[in-house]
Amino acid sequence: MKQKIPKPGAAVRGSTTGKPIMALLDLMGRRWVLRILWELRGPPLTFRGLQEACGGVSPSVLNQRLTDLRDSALLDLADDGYALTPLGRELLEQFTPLTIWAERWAKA
Amino acid sequence: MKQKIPKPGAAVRGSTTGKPIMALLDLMGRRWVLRILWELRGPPLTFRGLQEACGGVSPSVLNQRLTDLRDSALLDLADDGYALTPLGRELLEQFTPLTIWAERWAKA
DNA sequence: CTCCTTGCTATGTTTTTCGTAGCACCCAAC
DNA sequence: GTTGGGTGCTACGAAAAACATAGCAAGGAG
Repeated sequence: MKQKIPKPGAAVRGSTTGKPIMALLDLMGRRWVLRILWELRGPPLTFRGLQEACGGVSPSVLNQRLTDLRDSALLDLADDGYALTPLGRELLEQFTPLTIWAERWAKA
Repeated sequence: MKQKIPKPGAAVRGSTTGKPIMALLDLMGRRWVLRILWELRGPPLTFRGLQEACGGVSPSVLNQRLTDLRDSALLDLADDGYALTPLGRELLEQFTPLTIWAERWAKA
């Protein structure tokens, strides 16, 4: 595991400024991160449930991403499965209008 | 180049539904895509200008991503450089609140 | 005990990304 | 006309990330 988890205040891939937005763009530019957040918009999911929701993503990558996201305080593992933290849910809400936008995009 | 460009209505990585949002999540989950959109929030940038703005990303990947984004009608190359299309600008606007969110995230 | 589900790890392979070098084109200066 | 600068972009080998598959360890139910 050579990949570092991007944190606001630290240098990330392609930026040494430490600006939070850069850390965020780095984190979200990793495969499955956006999708995972998206799939957790509803009720909590188990590891395998999440894996299935993401179309059978390999467990190694899934686990890596879950680690990333847990370290970033965006999700947590509770008794009933993985779920977004309040912070994570806030982030997801920023994306909700994307569904509507994507529909418009589909027409173009 | 074995990578397919995700299009709404077609199957993408991890989803066969053809739902636009899935194509969007696939596209944006690729390295540098979010960053490129972000760096083009201001005036148009040349290929090399964009490359520099992204912290020296390698030209091969940059070009691949530019192809992806042009095929997706999110940006275009004009006389004064690469710039977002109206559609791309719309998408970027969905992300603008992210800066504020990222600041809050940095504190947590 | 057996059976099933849980989260997750280990392994080897394939795909993506990377870094460097350099091509082809255009234009202005000399 | 050739040198020097810019442009967009490609080629190639090396490194890193993502992949598929198998399986482990723990817990709960019957």
